[in-house]
Amino acid sequence: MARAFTSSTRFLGGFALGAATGTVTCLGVLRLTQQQRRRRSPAEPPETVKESVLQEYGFPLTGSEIRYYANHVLSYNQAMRVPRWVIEHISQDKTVGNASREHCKFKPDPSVPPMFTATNEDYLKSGWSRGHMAPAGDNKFSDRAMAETFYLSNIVPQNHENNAGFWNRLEMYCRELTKRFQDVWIVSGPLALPQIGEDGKRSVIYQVIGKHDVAVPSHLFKVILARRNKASTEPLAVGAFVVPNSPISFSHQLPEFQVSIEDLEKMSGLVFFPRVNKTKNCKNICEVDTCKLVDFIEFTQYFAGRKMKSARTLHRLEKVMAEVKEAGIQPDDYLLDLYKKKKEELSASEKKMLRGEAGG
DNA sequence: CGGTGGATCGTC
DNA sequence: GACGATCCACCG
Repeated sequence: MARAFTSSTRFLGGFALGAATGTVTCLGVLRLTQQQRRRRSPAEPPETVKESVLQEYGFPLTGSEIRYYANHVLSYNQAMRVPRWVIEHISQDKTVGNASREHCKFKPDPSVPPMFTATNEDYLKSGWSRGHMAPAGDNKFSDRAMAETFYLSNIVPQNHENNAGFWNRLEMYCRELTKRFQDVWIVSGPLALPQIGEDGKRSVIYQVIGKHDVAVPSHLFKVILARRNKASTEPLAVGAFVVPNSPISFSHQLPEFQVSIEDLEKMSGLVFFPRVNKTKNCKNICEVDTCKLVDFIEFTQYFAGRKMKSARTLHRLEKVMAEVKEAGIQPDDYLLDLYKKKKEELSASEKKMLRGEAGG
């Protein structure tokens, strides 16, 4: 017990010296304690732990190895049936193209062992939606890349209003960054953070859903790293954000959810972009860029436009327009023009239908 | 963009 | 009659 305590305090001490040298320090400590043990108990066999009988039948497997997909990479948490982290790289060309969600389906990741995978049934009628970590919309350039984001290894149980609202707007901001930065790297993932109970004690408690006990995160994180261009000597722009897994209204601004990378690393147990010197070669993304999400008017108008484009009936078209006005928003010229053109188109096709001709 | 759920139809 | 896949309508 005493030795274990010594060892662990030495480890923590070494870790505190800095993440960049953590691995080296850790190995140094290990070597030291083994030498100490040999000196103290010469009767013990001289093999290292690794060479000993302990490893004869193998060490436990975690399944947390790195998994590669067309445009994202992740580490999976077999106990929680959600990813630990998902990393992606986006650029302007990746966010445009014809790949569509329409023919995509959520499904278990074929590379995850069935006993550790989540299924659609776990999410259905659970009260939680299936939230992408690497978003589908970042992969318009490739059917395969988009389809792979629908593997449940890239999905966490997410509050639906959060997913469609604030988180969606955060993803849109990330795509918007590719207009001003050539390369953007994004790490996303779930967090189960301690909460203060009625007795004042801090505990990590999380709901599990479905027969596979998929863990519902209390928060989600996103780390953004943006590079102006490959040749630039400008510091990299970085930002880390922790967002509660619950509805977040338009009155909240993105910087309210910013945390230091170091704090997020402590919360998550992850070290982000380990090959970047975050203290020297980086600037806060909210100082270099806007960190401004689209507001209510932009958001409502943008999606009303998309709905109008996909409207199949006059009734639907009118309803979309009515919703915009009901929200107190004056439709801009683009939306009015879209409405007018769509109305003509649908009027014509509905008249045809009445005459018994084929629609179209 | 981000999602959900119901109706329908073929299959075993 | 239970199921899975597909299409369609809908919501924020």
